[in-house]
Amino acid sequence: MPASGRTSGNTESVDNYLKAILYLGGPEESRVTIKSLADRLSVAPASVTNMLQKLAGSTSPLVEYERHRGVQLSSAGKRRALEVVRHHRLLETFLYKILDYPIEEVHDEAERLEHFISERFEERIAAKLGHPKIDPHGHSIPTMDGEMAAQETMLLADVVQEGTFLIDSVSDRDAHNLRLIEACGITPGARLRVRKSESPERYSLSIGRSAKAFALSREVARDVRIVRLPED
Amino acid sequence: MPASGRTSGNTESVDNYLKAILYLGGPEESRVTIKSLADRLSVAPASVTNMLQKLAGSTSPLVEYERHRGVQLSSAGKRRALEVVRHHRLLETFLYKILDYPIEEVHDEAERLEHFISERFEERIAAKLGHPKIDPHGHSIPTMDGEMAAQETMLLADVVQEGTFLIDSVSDRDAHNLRLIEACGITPGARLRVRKSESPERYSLSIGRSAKAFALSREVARDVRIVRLPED
DNA sequence: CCTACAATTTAGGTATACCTAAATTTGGGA
DNA sequence: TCCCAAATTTAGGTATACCTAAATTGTAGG
Repeated sequence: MPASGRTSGNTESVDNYLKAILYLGGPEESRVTIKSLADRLSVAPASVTNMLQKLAGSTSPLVEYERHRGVQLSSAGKRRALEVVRHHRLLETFLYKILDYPIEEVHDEAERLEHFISERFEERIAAKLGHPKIDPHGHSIPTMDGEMAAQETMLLADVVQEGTFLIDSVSDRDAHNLRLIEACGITPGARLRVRKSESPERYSLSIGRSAKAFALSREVARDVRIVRLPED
Repeated sequence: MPASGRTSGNTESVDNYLKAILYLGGPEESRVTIKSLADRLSVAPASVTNMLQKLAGSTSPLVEYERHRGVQLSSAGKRRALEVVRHHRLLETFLYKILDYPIEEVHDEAERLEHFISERFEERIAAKLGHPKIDPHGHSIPTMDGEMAAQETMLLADVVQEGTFLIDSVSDRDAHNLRLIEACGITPGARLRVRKSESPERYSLSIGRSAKAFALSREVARDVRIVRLPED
C-alpha cells in the first residue's frame, strides 16, 4: 500500500551509507574503509561496522563486506545509491529552476527530500524539467536505469600552469563556499582563465571577456572542478 | 544549521499525533480519548499513553493531558498541527496543479513529504500557486499564522431529504473511494441533486445539468461533505 | 450501590541507529 | 622479524517508538 520513495528495508540512514560508499569508492568503485565512512557520515567507526554487518548480512545484501578489508556496493546497493543521487540532483534542478531557490539553498532541501519522494514524483519533475542531464552545480544526473556519465575533470585547486578552462561543476556541500563561488560568476559551462598564482593559497582568475580578477582561497578552489581547454 | 521542516523535537511520529488530536477534537477542540487516537493512528492504546505522557511532560508541552481524561492540544501543539496541515494541503494542491498528479495519488505523497519540507519550500509553492485557500479536495488551507476557515457542512451519507447541494469537499483518506467519487463527477464546487433513497445503503443522484444517476454505497457517501442550497 | 466491562495505565520487551570504552587485528617501519 | 600505532571490532549502553500482557481505574446498568 505505501508507494513510498524507499525500497523495502531502506531507511534514510541506509541510503546515506550507500551514497557515501558510492562517493568514496570513486569511479573505480574501490573498497572503502570504515574510517573514511565514519568521517564522511560524522558517525563513530563502531557504528559503521555495525551498520555494514547488518547491510551485508541480509538476504540480497546491499554491500559486500569482509572484516578488516573495507566495503563495496553490491549491484543492488549501487542501484539504490544511484537512485538516491538521481533524486537529489533532480530535486536540486527542480528547486532551482521551478521554485526559484537561491543556488546555495538547494542542497540541504534536496538532501532531506531525496529519501522520501516516490517514483511518480521523480518521473514528474524529470518530465517537467525536460529530462535534464546535469544539475545546477554541473553534476550529471544518473538515468532512470542507473547509468551516470563520468567526466575527466580536475580541481581548480590543483592547477599549476596558467591556462583557459571550462568550468565543469561546483561542489554543493558547503553553502557558504558556494555563495562565494557563484558571486564571482563561476558557474558550470563558463570559461575561466587562470593567471599566475600569486601565492600557494590564492588564485587570480578572470571570467568570460570581463577582465576582473578574483582571489579564491585554496579551500574554496577545491570546490570547483574544471576541464582544460586547448589554447586558441 | 539544519533548516529542517521539523521544529525542534518534532518527529514525524509526533506530528502525526498532533494532527490526529486536531482532527478528532473537531472544531470545538474537545478532549480526545486514548482509544480514538489509537484507532486513528493504528497503534496500540498503550503506545498512545506513552507518547502523550512524553508530549505533556516536556518544557513547553505540545498537549494538555490528564490521566483517564483524554488530551487536548496546547497552543504550541495546535500551531504545529496547523502548520503540518498547511504543508499537507499546499503539497496536494501543488502535486495536482503543477505536477499533474492523478487526484487519488496526491494524498499519500503529501502525507509523507509534509513532515520534511522547509519553510522556504512551503512559501515557494504557496507563491507559485497564488496562495490558494482550498486544496483539490475542497479542504481549506490554514494560513501561515495558523488560521483555518471552518465551514458548516454535512455528510452526503447523512442526507435524509431530497434536495440540491453544493459539494464542499471530498475525503482524501481512501484513494479507492476517491477514484469512484471523482469518476462520478463529484468534485468540490459542483452542484448535486439527491433523489429519493432507494435503500438505506444506496443513493441516486445527478450532477449539474446532466441527468445521469449514480449509486454510491453508504461508505463512499461518508467521504463527501456537502452544503444544502436553497431551492430555486 | 456495586459490579462488570471497557478504557486506560503499568511493566517489560523488540528493533533501529546511534554512542563510548575496551579489546583485537593488521600492516608498515626499524 | 618484531612491535607499535592506527584501524577495526566487540561489548555494553542510550533514546525513540513501537509492541503484548497484566493490573488498574472508572462508569453505566442492573
